[in-house]
Amino acid sequence: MRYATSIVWFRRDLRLSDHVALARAADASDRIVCAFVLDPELLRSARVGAPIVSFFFDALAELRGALRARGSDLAIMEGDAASELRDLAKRSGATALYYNLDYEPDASSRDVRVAEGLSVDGLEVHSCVDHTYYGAHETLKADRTPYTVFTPYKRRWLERCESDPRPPVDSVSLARKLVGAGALGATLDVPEPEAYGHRRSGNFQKGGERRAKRALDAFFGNAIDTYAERRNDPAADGTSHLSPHLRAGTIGIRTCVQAALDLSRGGGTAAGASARVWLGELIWRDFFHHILANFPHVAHDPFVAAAKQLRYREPGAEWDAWCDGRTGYPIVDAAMRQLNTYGWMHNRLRMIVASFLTKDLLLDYRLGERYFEQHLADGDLASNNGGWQWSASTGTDAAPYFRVFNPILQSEKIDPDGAFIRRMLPELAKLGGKAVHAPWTLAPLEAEALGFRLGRDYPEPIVDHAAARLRAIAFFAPVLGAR
DNA sequence: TGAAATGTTGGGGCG
DNA sequence: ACGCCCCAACATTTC
Repeated sequence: MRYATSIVWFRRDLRLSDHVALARAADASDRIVCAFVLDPELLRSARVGAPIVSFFFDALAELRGALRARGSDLAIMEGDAASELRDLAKRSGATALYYNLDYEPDASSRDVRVAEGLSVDGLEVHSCVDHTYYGAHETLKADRTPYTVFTPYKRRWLERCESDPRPPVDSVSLARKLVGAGALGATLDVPEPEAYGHRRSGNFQKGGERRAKRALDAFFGNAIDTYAERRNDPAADGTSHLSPHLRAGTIGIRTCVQAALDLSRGGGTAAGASARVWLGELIWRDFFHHILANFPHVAHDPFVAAAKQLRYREPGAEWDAWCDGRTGYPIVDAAMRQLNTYGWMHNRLRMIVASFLTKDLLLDYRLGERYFEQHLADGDLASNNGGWQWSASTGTDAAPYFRVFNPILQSEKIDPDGAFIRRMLPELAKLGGKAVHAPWTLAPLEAEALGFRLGRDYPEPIVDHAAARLRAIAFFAPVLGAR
């Protein structure tokens, strides 16, 4: 099938390189119209926050700039996607629409409405697998049902990668088919986050395709050598910082996977081992998208049906303390301070604060999930929900309910000299030795010498972990125990 | 990608 | 030399 003009509808794929819908549209069409539709309802909803919106608008602005540099433009509209795209199709004479699949339930139902609306007008609609390496319905067990356990899923994924690799697609050179800027009609400016009630901060990671490429190059040029051994050290922070880029689509997953595969074939080197560990994280991402697409109920309910019976405690002062980083457990508070300040949190710390919320405080994991969506630049429904349900022991292949992180031991393990805690919590900077992990253990004489008083300079712990652990096990056992 | 409780082993101090 | 005890170190079980 050939089309004179096709629309490429950008969503969470704000880039020109390694863009499947763009490459396929260009193959089949003489001219390409690039479009984006702002959804004010989503932008004002509790499902996003300032870090994500800022990052996304950075990326949108750069995408527009890149298209303008090629003599074209991005048609930015606002409102209902179905009607806006129908209007654009009429204006531009397009007879086909291309977009990349989005597995979030709200997005899929919107896309169905868009496809129905456009087909009434005679347009052909093509959806492409792009956001994940393999489509969420492509990796199935021998009996054609979806995997629900990560390890066999990963094995199958890696096997498939040998026979059916998906190298990055060439979408940039085909971009010369882009229509001239004049052909698009009216288009909006890229908004500021403030237009939707979000305040931008200089501490947030900035979006855009060039920054994504630089982040990938920096990671593979340096941190990857020690990633396997240092990835759990929040002070060193040897992680890739690509997650917000993968979330907004300022880098393609195939580009990332190929970089990891190329290096992992480097045999027994430290970098090769690191590349394989990092690839495992990308496979976790595919896995959680696969879970969301095949079991969409996880978006609002536990994966494990029995867990619906859990009666979580009501959020109150302890919930507020968790959000603000005032729990009295330094590693938890330092992590939350990092999240609230930078719109990002080290992955290892996410597990610690999630265990604390769901096990020590017995609060609903969905509260934490929502908070992360609002405060993380990479808050992505599939991965975020997967991570929370893993921690809360309600998910597929989740941590067993009796696995309760000890925030002090975790702190001593991942931040042995307290460098991260001291950086994020200056009020504890002067505490020496092990007390930085547990300020209430500081000897009274020493505390006095330092001028440090618990309850004044730093909160007392809001729960006793040993007691909270026993309470958590008793809470979960009747529902999730021996089934 | 947990932590605590309980069990086992073996080296060394000591009478 | 021997048996006993202590306990660190490691392994296994349990939540």
